[in-house]
Amino acid sequence: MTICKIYITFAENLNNYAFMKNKRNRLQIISEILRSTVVGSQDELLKLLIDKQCDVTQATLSRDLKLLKVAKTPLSNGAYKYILPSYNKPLASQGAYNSLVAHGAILSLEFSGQLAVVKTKPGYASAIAWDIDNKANDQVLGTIAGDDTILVIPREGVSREDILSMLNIAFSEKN
Amino acid sequence: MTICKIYITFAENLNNYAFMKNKRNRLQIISEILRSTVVGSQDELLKLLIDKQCDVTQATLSRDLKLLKVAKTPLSNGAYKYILPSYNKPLASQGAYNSLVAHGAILSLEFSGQLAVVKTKPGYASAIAWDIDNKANDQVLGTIAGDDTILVIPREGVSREDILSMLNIAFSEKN
DNA sequence: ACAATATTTGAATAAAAATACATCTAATTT
DNA sequence: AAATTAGATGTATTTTTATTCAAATATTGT
Repeated sequence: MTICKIYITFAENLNNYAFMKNKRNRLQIISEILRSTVVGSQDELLKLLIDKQCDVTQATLSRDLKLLKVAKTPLSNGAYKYILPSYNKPLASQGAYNSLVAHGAILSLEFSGQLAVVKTKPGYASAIAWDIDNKANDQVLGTIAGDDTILVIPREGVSREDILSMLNIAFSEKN
Repeated sequence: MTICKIYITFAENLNNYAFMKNKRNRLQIISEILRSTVVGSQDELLKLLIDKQCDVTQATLSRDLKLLKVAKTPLSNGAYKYILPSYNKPLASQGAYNSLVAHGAILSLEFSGQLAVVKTKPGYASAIAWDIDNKANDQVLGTIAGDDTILVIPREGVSREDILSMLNIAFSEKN
């Protein structure tokens, strides 16, 4: 089995929110917002979504957040923040990661039992492994990188789909 | 990054909950419970605390959880769970690896299936892996070390506790 | 010890989030 | 295409969580 890098492309132009009406796109938008903004309540998020022509109710939002496994966590300043499971890291590393993927540095991803093996272009393994480590702490216990191969050890209970979506290779609504 | 290893020191007499009435001890008990139990609501936690002779109200609990920065996150099974922030994960140190752990070289140990993954400070992995290989031949089939991660493959029939006591690292459940 | 100050707490309440239920819409089957 | 089924959503409501306010408790300074 070889998994290729077809998917990644669609993450690009998420700007044109007006055309996005269905659930999947709404979830994408929510992810985007939560990744870039401190949101402390569903009502707050609701307003942000409506600003983006995305009309929903708090009920739907509650369901969406549950689907996305978004956690609500207290901040040091006394406020609260919703946190996405895999995007609670700085955007910087994420950007770096994305560009690596975009350039085809990741060649393939295969699973064996509970383990995943990522093949990269020669020399890229440690760099990408580092990114995976930092970005996917929730899903991944750890990585071991050679020169062009990374062994990814998922945490218990983390599905293959979780790993895939973590890598932005596929966006899955089912989890 | 500093991992906090405070807990175990006064984890001794956590049995005697009756004598613990003040805030600090309550927070400690809450941490303990959340580390070892799936708790989905404050009322649930409230009952667990009352079971332990720790009488509080939901209001106090809400404040405590905010103080501890405990996040509420959805689980795959549709339920919810309170999660302590990662730096609350206990990492204890005694015995052979004391110095390494004390110096923070070993950052964490977690299991996934039959495998164990040890995280170390960058560069330490091979050194520590070599030690494990040599000292734990009975329990361990082999190790694979990256730069800051060691994959430990236990022999068949070797329990997690065996590995833990081998490493003299106190058991720490993934929250 | 006493007063002054700050912290902790519970009761009541407000605010926020989750869900039951009905309805609508999209997909699938026949 | 009509019927059936599954999925998505809104409204209303319940459940859960955060906070206000006042009282109690602890802490500090004199």
